[in-house]
Amino acid sequence: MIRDEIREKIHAALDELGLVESEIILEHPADSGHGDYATNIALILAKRGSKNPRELAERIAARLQDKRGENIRSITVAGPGFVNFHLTKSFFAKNVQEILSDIENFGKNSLLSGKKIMVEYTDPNPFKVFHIGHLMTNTIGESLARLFEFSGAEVKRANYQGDVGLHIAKAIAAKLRSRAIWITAADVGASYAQGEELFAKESDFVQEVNKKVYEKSDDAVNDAYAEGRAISLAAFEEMYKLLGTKFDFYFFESEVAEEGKNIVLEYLKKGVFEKSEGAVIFRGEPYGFHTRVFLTKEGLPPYEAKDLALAARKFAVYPYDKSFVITALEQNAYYAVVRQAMSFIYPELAHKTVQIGHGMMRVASGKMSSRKGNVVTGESLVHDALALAAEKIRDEQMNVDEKSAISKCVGIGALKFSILKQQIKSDIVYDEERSFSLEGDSGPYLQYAAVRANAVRARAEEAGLVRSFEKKDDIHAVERLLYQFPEIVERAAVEHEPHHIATYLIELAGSFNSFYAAEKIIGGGAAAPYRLALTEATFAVLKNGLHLLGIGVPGKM
RNA sequence: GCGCCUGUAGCUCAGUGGAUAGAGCGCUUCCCUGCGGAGGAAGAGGCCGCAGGUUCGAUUCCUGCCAGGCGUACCA
Repeated sequence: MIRDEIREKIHAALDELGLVESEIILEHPADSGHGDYATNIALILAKRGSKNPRELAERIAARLQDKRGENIRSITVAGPGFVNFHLTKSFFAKNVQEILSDIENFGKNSLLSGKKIMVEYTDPNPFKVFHIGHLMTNTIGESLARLFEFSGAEVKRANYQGDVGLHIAKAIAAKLRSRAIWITAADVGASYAQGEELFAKESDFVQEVNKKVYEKSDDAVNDAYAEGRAISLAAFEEMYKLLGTKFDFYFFESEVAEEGKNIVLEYLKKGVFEKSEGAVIFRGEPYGFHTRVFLTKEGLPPYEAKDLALAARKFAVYPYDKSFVITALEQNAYYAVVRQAMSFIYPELAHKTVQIGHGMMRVASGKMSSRKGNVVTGESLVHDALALAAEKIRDEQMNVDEKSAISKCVGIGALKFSILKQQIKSDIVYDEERSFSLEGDSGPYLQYAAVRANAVRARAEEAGLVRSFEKKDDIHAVERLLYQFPEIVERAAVEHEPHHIATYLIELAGSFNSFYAAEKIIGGGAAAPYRLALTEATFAVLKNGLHLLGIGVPGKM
């Protein structure tokens, strides 16, 4: 990377000047007049040695002059003492060539090479609807998984689904009471909503069913269980397919419940847990957390106990170096306690486990309640997004299948982008009126720019225009962005923040659109062959970037 | 009460201790005889929640306060 090259040169210059080592920060100035890279190293060192920063910057810049090499055009001092680096035309042309020589790998890094990573995400619960929170977790988890892959890791995707627990007892209890017939996932979800009410009035009955589910002791309960589970899981599978996620491992609470209970009982004897008010608890207060129940007074294992067994089971099937668990922020405190307890049972696994919390998706029109009918389900949201995308297609000649495929790609793209364009920890306000944007900062905006670039490439081929890396024009903003892609990917992967990719792609697509509007590519005379190369490189980076967001590029739209 | 998170343009959000704080939506103007207008060019719109502190320099770091969200014992 050019960034590392510049950093090394600065290192060498500092050495020669006998200046103490300090972390060298290189940034891209907002104003390209200030160069392609700038460092504030003189300001920092001047502070430490109480020297004049501007003077120090001049000395460092002077030392750098003979180290410029072929990629750096000029090194100047500006402002309070910044050292600015301007890159050469040939650097940008070489970069375009590099992108096109290995399109699929452009943007990858080796930060995590050789590492085995498991990412658990989505985690919907059978018997409950797939709600917008699951959509959010899925979108974020998938993007993180891809970022880790781009960083060289071997990534396995895991989905942990709650097929036991009180929520199921609620749904089954309600079905038994109302003799509801279950055909679709919505039917099962409706029973769950009724079960919530039932639980408020007759919690004993629901608890009894809960015990039966756990013990598998009642035929009617067993039948309803099998039925509901199958319907829910099949519906979830449809959703994963639509969203473009393929899980390598499915874990179920039913598989880890017994084991979780045993672990807690074993470590109760060893003093990790203690008895309190009939339950088995872990006291988190000494570690700055709170106390949580690991076995209920009925002796049933709640989520806490199951998560302990889950960590071990995950490691048994895939000996990971890092295990990520993607959940909503509201589970941060919960997970902190589980991880603390885990550190006494499986210290090395606790060390390898990282929980990442994300914000919630809220509906602008009021608070959602799983009991009321005003829940926006994942399915309805996806459906709306697809319909919106379909409306926009104006091509009359397009057949139904093509139209459907495109609206899926674009609709899902709009949905995912609206989730990934901001920091994962902040909440998203979903406005049903305005729905998802298909214009401006949006997934379709990126897809459109990519489709357009690709259309130019196809046109050029017809016209017999052959690309070349001989640059005639001045340096364009597009080029100033293209070479930065690997740096952005690295940052997004390290910080676990896909929105860096999203922000970058918006900028890239914007500058390409400006370029496209201002310059003729085909028919651009002597400049045409390089402009074509630049267009192809832009398409490649947009495509790779969108891939990292879990968004596809349609053939046309 | 305590803990975690958040407060930037009318709205939704970017912003790595630095140079004139940026986008999109909405609003006001332009640009389809040119490779795809889901586009482009421009304009208006800011006590960066408030008050201190650290620093040559703070939207960014620290402290306090205000406002909102989430969590805080048998749900997940």
